[in-house]
Order: sequence, then C-alpha cells, then structure tokens
Amino acid sequence: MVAKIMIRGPMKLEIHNMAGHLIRRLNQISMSVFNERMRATGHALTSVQFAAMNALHAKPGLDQASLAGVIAYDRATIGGVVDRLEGKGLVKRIVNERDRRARTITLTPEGEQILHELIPVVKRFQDEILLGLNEAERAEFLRLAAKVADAGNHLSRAPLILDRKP
Amino acid sequence: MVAKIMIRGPMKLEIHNMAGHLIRRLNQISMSVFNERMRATGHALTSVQFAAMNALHAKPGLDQASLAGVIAYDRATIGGVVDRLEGKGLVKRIVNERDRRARTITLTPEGEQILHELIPVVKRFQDEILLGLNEAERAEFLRLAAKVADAGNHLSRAPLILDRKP
DNA sequence: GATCAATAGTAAGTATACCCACTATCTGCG
DNA sequence: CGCAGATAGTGGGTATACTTACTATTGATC
Repeated sequence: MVAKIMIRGPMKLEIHNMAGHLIRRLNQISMSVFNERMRATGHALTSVQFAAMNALHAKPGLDQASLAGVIAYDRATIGGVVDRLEGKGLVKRIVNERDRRARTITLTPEGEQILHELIPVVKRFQDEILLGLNEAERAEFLRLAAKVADAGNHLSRAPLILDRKP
Repeated sequence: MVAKIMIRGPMKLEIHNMAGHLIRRLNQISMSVFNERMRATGHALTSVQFAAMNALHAKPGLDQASLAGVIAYDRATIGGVVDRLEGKGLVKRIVNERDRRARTITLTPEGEQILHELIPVVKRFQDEILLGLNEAERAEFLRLAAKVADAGNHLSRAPLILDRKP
C-alpha cells in the first residue's frame, strides 16, 4: 500500500490579498480621507463624532446605549465620544427622569448648525474613498459590503442595533 | 422675475450604506473573528502582531520602518507592537551595526514555532469574515477591495511600501 | 411589596493608530 | 573634511475600540 502524503497547504501566508488585511487598509484610507477633509473645514471632528451627531439629529434624545447601537459602537467607547462632544459644546446630556440610569443626549443649537454645515462636505468626498472603482464597481462593492456587514453583524462585539426599544 | 430656489440635496444623511461606515463595521467584524479564533488557540496575538510576525518570517532582519511599510502601519505604532512581541519573547531586536539608527528584528525560535502553529488557523477562518457571500461574491469583493486599497494607498497615512530599499 | 435579574453608565486597563517633535545617526555634496 | 538634509526610532499626546468589573437603577416575579 502506498503511503498517503498529507499536504495541508503551504506554510507561507500571503497577507496582502486576505480579507482582514484589505479591510484594515480600506479603513485606514477611509479614515485618512475623512480626517483630511474634515480638518479642511476647520471643525476637526472624527468620523465617530460625526456619526454620533448625525444619529442624534435623526433621533434627538437618544440615550447612550441606544446611540451606541444605532451607529454600531461599543457602549464604553461611546461614553468617551459623548464626553468630548459635550466638551466642545456640540451636545448636551441630561439625566432621563423616567429612567434615572439613562442619559438623554441632544445636539445643542451649535451642534445642529455645525452638523448642517458638514453633511454636504461628507457627501462630497464619499466617492474619493472608493477611488479606483468605476460607478458600477462602486455600487457592487457597496452592495457586497452591506451584505457582509449584515451577515456578520452578530459576530461584531459592537453590533448594529436599530430600534432597541420597539 | 422668479426667484431661483437652490436645493443642494437633502440635509439628512443615511450613514448605513456609505463606504466609510460599512468599512468600519467590516473591520469590527474582521477583528472580532480574529480575536475570538486566536484566543481559542491560547496564544492571544492581535492581528497586527500576527501580521508583523508573518512579515518577519518572510523577511528576517527587517528594520522597524521597513516592517511598518510592508504591513502598512505607522512607524510609531509598530514600535509598540514590537515592544510587546519582544516582551512575549517572540521577537528579538538588535541594533544594526551598519546603520546604528536602525534595529534589526527577527523572530525567536519560539516565535517561529508559534507562527507556524497559527498560520493554518488563520487560513481556516478567512471565509468566516466574509460570511454571507458565496464563492463568486467573495472573489469579487476581494478583487474590488484590493483595487481600492491599491488606488487609495497614497491617501493612507500609513501606506503599503514594499521594497523600500531596492 | 421585597427581592433578583437585567440594564445604563462609568472606571480602569490594554492595544491600536495616528500626530508632532526630538535625538541620534547617516548620506550627499561641496 | 564639514555641514545640511534626510532618516530611524522614540516620547508624549489624543482618540478609538475593546475588556472586565463596579454602582445605581429599574422591572419582573413571587
């Protein structure tokens, strides 16, 4: 009888075409574009801060846990984000009288104004993030990315949770 | 004369299908899968630490700046990563005698052994990151992601730099 | 209505991931 | 040779992004 030779695959690993590595690099590019463009406006918001403000505009009075769910962030992380937004005077946080554990967060008038100013800016540089793709490819990439984000949502330590309290 | 009404687009912004937000969520999922699987092996390496070790296996004796370039990381970040790898005894760092500014980094035997052990593990969970995509979609996603990473590489604050010294 | 489990937020700790500025060193050029 | 500019690594600072553990509440159940 002939011995079976089991080859379990080469021991070398080429990282550069693997999902995790590519995704991390895309994230770096995306963050970099965001920060660059944001800095140019004079309002140096991070993408998290912007996302939080955008969510608070859509749903004023969210508590922190719900806010975290809506933009898919960790509860602890969002605390610091809100701290800094509050420090900049863009957000105010008041204890919810119906549930004294929770804090209701709303944009200040200044926060609303700055958000209003930034939204078109953010819209404008979207395509720059996916540089190198044509229209059709961009649409396909976004479709696939949304599919992955949806299918893998439960794997994330900070899953997207819309409508926590129905 | 009739006044012109300029509508510059809606002020509401739906973040959930935008590139930056999706990419960040994919990164969360990818990280989460990596950490989970890694923890199960008993060696709690982060993805950066693994990437660094993998690069050092392929090119022993890289200096930190080159290592940073090869895996697309910031020079300052990689310093800390190497510190921690050194602390775990997986890597050793010696001053390059030909250029006393640089430190030559190599895997220790234990580092080589652990890397060898982890490579098949990392290979095995790759498809889990892109859960929800079939074979063809996965290939297409990776193709598009590679294209974006390549086209946007110069936008990253920590671009991929292969072959720094030709 | 008292107790118990679940939840909201925070605190403290680790690890990226960037910034800027600084020292030490090297290289090129006159 | 000497000096100017570039480069390698680090230090200090900020902001995510997670972990576990803790307190203060709340709601659910007996």
